[in-house]
Amino acid sequence: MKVSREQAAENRERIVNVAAKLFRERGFDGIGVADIMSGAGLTHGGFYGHFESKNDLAMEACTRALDASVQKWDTLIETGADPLKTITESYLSVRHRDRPGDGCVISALGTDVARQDKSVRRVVTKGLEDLVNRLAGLMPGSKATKRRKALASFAAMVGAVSMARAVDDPRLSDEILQAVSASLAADTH
Amino acid sequence: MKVSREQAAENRERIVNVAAKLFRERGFDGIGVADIMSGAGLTHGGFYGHFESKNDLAMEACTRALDASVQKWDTLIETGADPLKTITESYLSVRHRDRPGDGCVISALGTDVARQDKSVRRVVTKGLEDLVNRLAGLMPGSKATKRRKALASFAAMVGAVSMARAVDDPRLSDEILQAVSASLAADTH
DNA sequence: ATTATCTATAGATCTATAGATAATGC
DNA sequence: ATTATCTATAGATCTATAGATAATGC
Repeated sequence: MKVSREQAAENRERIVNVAAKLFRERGFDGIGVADIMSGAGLTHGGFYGHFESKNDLAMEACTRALDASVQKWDTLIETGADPLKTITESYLSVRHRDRPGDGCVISALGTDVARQDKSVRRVVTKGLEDLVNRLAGLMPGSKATKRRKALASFAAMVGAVSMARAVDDPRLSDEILQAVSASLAADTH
Repeated sequence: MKVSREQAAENRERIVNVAAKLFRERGFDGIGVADIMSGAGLTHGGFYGHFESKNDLAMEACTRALDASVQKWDTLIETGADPLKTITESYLSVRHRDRPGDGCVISALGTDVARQDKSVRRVVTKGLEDLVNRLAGLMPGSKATKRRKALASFAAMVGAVSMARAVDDPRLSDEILQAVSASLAADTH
């Protein structure tokens, strides 16, 4: 039953990745430890050899997912001709809306995070700051203006994707994404 | 043990009101039928005489909370000199952020709604349309512009309140509300 | 010998139901 | 007689733990 240290470390990585996806898809309370472990190809009893608690895993999973978002934005910033437009269009895309498990934690778990333990809220705050800082670097104006525009744009993006996922009407869902996309383009150019 | 029909109807109302508050405060999965009934001063066994399921109650509770938001906006529209400013400042207030149980369903349960049954998503979509229509009526421009600005502004408001509740840093939380408030004021005047 | 994982289970929840109780409303 | 509410519980699920197992790593 035992595996090598290297294999155990890989297993741990896989648990975090599976959790990061399933939490975003189903919410913190919508998925249990047993199903996460099963998703990683392990039995649930082994979970507590890797993590102290489900909350600990939630922290790690959010950290990993947010780091991935920051890294994605950094890649988009380096490669794109109009990085701000590239980021907002990627964030407000139908693809992002339809794949919450691979997307931004803030728009997938925003209202759930507010009810989580302080430890989870802390790592999410850190990730949010990182993303906003990337956005601010792309905004025009003074330092204060950059910051303000970045916060306002990110709020609109997060609200748009959350709402686009919540509504039952596909036409309205598309319309929300497009309205915010147009609004941000007008505001920052 | 039995009460009058009138009293039973009052009890039902109270269950919906308590649920509307507790769902917004703790999420759909964060509060059980027993605690909702206890909050209404009843035992949990009586619940199924009033509702078919917890999901049914979630529908009614969301409908009631969203109707209250629409009514509040209508009152603000009638009384204020600058209704658009009045609504956005009320929505983006510290008071609204700190009292999710009495506030807007979309910013309290946005990401949770996406994972609920179709019936709940339907009533939330209806409430969202009602609110957006009120906002659109206050926007400048053509009909299409009004609609687009209303959707974009509401997305920013929802994202701002959700994020302001999620973050762990009070200064950042205040800053988010103020940044979106300033952005909306600049955009619509 | 150590330890990563497994099986099995404790103990606490949660939704929903069954049947008893007692006050209403005919 | 009807019915709103209560007590009690079934059945499912969830987090966490205990102890067994078997492969690694000294």
